[in-house]
Amino acid sequence: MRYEPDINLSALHSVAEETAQEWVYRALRFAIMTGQLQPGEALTIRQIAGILKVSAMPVREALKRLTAEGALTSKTNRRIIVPRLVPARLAELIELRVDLESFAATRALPYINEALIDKLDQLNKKQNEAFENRDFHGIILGNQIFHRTLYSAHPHPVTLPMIEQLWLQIGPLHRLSVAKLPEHYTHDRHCDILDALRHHNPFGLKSAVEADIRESIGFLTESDLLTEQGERLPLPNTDYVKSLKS
Amino acid sequence: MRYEPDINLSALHSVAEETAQEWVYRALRFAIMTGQLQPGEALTIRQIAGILKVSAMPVREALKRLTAEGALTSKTNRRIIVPRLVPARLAELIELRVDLESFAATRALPYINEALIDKLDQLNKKQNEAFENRDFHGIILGNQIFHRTLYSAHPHPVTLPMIEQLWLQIGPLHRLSVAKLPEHYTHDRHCDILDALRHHNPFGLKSAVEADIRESIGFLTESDLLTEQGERLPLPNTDYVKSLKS
DNA sequence: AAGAAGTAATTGTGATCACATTTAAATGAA
DNA sequence: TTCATTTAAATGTGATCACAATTACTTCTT
Repeated sequence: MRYEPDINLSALHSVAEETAQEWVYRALRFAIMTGQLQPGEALTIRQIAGILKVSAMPVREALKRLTAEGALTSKTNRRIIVPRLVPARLAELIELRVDLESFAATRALPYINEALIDKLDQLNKKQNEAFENRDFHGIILGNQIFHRTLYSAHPHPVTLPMIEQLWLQIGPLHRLSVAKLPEHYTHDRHCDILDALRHHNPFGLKSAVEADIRESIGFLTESDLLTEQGERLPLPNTDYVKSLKS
Repeated sequence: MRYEPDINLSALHSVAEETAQEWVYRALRFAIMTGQLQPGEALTIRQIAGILKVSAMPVREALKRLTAEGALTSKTNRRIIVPRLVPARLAELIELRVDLESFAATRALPYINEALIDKLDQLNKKQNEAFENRDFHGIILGNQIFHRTLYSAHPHPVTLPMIEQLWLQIGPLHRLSVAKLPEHYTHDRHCDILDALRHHNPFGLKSAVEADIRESIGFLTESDLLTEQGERLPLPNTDYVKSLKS
């Protein structure tokens, strides 16, 4: 029998006034962001259409969009796969994240006020809870919300989408990084970021952001990237996600 | 009668083994890059399909891709237009270009050798010729090739596409900036870049790149951006383009 | 048992049609 | 002429079919 990958696209109910292709896009994007899709895995239009109970048309558009954003790769055979991150590419993605997110944080600093710091503090507490509960998706999403909230203090209509584009491209690795996270998570860099914000310290902010990024994925060794393309790791529980967007 | 915009999508013959949607994509991308499309102008699927003598399908995919790359904007009415650059957005695009291109240039510096400097020198001479001949497209394209060649000294599979994405988003303004260029073009910053490369001077390189970027578009005033949305400026001659890709 | 050759199924691309929504033109009254 | 209302045209989205290219499976040969 033909190999049938068990893609989990549960999650994310459709929203009113949303086109079908937008819904498919959100579902796939979320799956990639949270590391639910295996690197190297091929995504076919009809398969996804079947899972999501839509026709092929919206899936085509969604895949085209995700490919344009670098979240998926179009091979020369015209087949669309989840990209395999070779070590050099991961290294570049990390350097780019450091550069762009330092840029965004520095530009946001003048707009920081007490209320925002409180909000960030609260988000950080939530993420630490997720960490205690071994809630892998909660950790990933909480981290993203924290950074997005920080950078959004300054209106960033171009920069923020670009940063999220980088997150998206690293997404497939999250299954790995999160599994190894407990061994490396020694210091809460988000607290360092909050301290730097409180003291309006641009240099401290920059180095805290950089440390946070590097420690979250930088420890992935070359062998991780190579073996990761073999057998698939077990997926964390995703049921709670279904109640996200009602 | 209904208003019929005179979009010039001439150029860029189809290449063998290229799908129709790729060809449409290249044609539209080139038109945007070189400022042939008016900001605020609506692009309709059937209209472009008619001009390019293809069915609606490849155009749909190409527009979806360009929208995902930020080159076009999808309004809430689902209509796709060439984005209008409000001053704040242009300012952010410039800052991002400075940040990302400094990043790329700095990373490329260790890979610079004599042959590459010669090549860049040659490209710069070509561009100066284009400047003498008032060849607007030649200036724009020459400038892009110069920068792309420099950054490509270091393999940049992620950074370079991101930089080009920024160029694409600034594209619609080139009609303006090029028209005003002669008044502001005082110093050849590309020579400064070459000097910095020859002396392996990272700081000089960074500041030369920054100056080059700011001087090429930074002088556009707020009033330029506002009036630019009104009547359309005359287009430069585009005939020579047809012989680019045979 | 193992590899080569042939066959069947599946894939992305492109084309065309239907439809609800939006936009432009035409018509009306002041 | 000017503005509101009605009518007609055009638009993006989605669905379905056809087709050439690719992929997976089966069969045959050694």
